[in-house]
Amino acid sequence: MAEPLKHDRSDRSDRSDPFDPPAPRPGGIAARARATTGNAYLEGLNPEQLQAVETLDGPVLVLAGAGTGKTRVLTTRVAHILATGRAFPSQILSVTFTNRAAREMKDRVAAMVGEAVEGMPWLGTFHSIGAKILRRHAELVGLKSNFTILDTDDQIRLLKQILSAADIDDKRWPARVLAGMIDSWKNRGLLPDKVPAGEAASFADGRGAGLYTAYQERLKTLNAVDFGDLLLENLRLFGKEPDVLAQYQARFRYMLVDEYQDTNVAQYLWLRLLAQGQRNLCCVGDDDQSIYGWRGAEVDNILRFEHDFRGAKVIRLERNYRSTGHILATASHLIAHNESRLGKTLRTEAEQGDKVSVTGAWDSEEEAREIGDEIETLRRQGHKLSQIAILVRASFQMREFEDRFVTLNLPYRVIGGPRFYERAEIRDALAYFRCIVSPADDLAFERIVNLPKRGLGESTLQTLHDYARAHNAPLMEAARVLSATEELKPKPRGSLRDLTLAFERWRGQMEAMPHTELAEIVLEESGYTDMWQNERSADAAGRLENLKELVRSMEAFDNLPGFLEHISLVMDVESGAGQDAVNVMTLHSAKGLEFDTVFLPGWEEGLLPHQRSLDEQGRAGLEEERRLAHVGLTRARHRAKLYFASHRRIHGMWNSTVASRFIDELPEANVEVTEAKGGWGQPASRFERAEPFSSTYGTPGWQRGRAQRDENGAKNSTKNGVKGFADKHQRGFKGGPGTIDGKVVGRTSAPRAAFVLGERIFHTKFGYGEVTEVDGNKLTVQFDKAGEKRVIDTFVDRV
DNA sequence: TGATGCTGCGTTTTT
DNA sequence: CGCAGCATCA
Repeated sequence: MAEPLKHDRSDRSDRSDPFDPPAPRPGGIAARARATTGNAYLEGLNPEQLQAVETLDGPVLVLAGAGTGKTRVLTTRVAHILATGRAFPSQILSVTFTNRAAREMKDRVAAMVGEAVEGMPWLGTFHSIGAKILRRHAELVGLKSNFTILDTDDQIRLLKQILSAADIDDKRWPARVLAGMIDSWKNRGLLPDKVPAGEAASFADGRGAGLYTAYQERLKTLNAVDFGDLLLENLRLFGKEPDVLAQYQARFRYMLVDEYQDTNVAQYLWLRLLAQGQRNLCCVGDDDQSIYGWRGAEVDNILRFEHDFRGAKVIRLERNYRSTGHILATASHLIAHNESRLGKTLRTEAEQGDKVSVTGAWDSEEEAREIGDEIETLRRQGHKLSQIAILVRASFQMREFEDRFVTLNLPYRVIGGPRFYERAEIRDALAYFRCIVSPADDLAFERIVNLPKRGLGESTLQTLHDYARAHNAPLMEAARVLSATEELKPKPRGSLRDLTLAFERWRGQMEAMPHTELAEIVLEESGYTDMWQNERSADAAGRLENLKELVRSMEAFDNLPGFLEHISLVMDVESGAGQDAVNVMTLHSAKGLEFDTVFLPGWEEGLLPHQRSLDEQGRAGLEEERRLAHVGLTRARHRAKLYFASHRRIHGMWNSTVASRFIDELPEANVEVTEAKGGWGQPASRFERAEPFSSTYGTPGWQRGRAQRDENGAKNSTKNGVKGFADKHQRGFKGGPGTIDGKVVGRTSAPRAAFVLGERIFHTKFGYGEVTEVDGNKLTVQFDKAGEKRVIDTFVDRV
């Protein structure tokens, strides 16, 4: 994944924005810090930060708002512990969620205390540390220390096998759904026997828990774990082996946790067990940035910290060093609408800067055009594109921007797309390597046994499975034995023999040659690279390139097993030459990043807040969406620009949309409502600059929109779903050529007479045309100018 | 065994 | 609308 971005308040000296003065550094305090301790690394910390660094004994919760220097606190705290000799590097447990965060922390600690971090073996992600502990004690939980870590793909394939073995219709009860349930159980620290009866019953007529059990058993036979197990098995280990637990409790004199608001129950339990030893647990987080509730994060963990860890000290970091005044005030005012929060008041000493802008566009295309234009202007003024980001709620929004940027010839990069390791060719190659390192890795074997095609089909594989089951042997072994018998037809038999011999040969070469060389040989001799070379599809070349990249990335490791361990936990490869390009990503992937200019399109009801969140999570969902909006705003250093469109194409059809309620929740004093320059002429009267809010929100269109929104919101009605999106009362909003500004075309709720074929109509976006097909409320229209389009009948008028 | 057609679905994503 | 995943057919 490309990762040219800076986080938090990392080095600011290379900031590119020529118009911005350097951000203020907290001054004065440094002197005090020096006087107190004489430690250079404490210089420049503000009093709260200093307190967070120096409060070493007992549980500490650092509530660190966006841009308040939390990473700095965390790294300085480590440096402080080391510098004051309170612990050796190997006695500090420091956990993060992502590899990116772990890497950053490692780098920054290293920069502060020199190379001592080489010796910080317990700095890493929850999963990598869980894996490390588990490998040391694997036998105690029924594994061997070289267990394989399955990813989601393997997990699903395994569950499919289990479902079919249990004779359950994969159609009615999809494996991915079961995988999701098992994940959520594991997230909550639930072993199969602890799963609440109701939940277990909700899958396959009550067989959910049984399937979970079967899955766990199968994992043990395969000597494999999934991601959830890395923690769950730790919990099981600590539960049944108090000695082992005590050993780690004694070891970890200091524990640090980043992004505590994202921890799930299993992680919480894990931390709590380990912290019971020394009780020196420091959790850093921000409840206002909790945006992963849907994947098991428990905001409660942070909300209840003081209760769970008695005597905990809570320190608030509220001085923001990132954003200008208007941006910070806007974000704070918005998030203040949430009820479930600990409450912080962010402040800054930075200048007010530009107001946050809110721009209404006619439709999502105009929105993209407008943003494209503004970016070009910024570029002309000398701003770096890499300091500009477009943050969207859902990835389908990205497409319009990509289209636009391609026509403008504006370099952009999409962050967080399909990831390197998820590509089929990478997973195939890894499966080959896994088969070499772990001959018993059945999942890997199955993946590549007939790839490239070797004439080994369903029936051959079935024979292998039968033998394997009967002799309790891995598939590889079954293949070796059976290829020496008359059991199989000559052709598959020959292929299998060749394959097993090849694997034995490669395994033999493992010691003799560098693993990168072996990797190349394997991909070559197996016919795998040939397979892609012979394929003349458009992306074959890219896949071959990816394979080379994979081999190249192996150079950083000592051997094949080491590489595989890394890849199963990290699975991302540094790439992206870091050229100057606009960053396009989702709000979720923007967490932890910052940019000079942030564009936030799509602030519409149903999209942000997302309808689905509202339907499924009610008020909690709304609050999480609001936090998402807050995260978006707080990514901006100097310019935050919000947009909403009145029409958006969703699933190929144009829907009328209403501005997000979050726009109503912004403080007038810090926001400026502007008008899109595009040609569709939002009537100026509605977007008066002088009195933006009164005039904007006073129009009939707005009021109806709001009325309808309230109606929908009050009930959290599921039935409305995306239909709430298609606002039939928005007709006064249209502003295409030939309409009268601001004129409201009244409409009753009575169904209108159906359109008939051949009828002439007018559409606010596409102009005049003729109906060629009617399908309920959907019309196919041959437009005079725009060609054939499918539209909704409420957007067209008879002429 | 491979290609083609149909159905269903459509938010966010790490490890 | 566009795609992914599956089923069916040649």
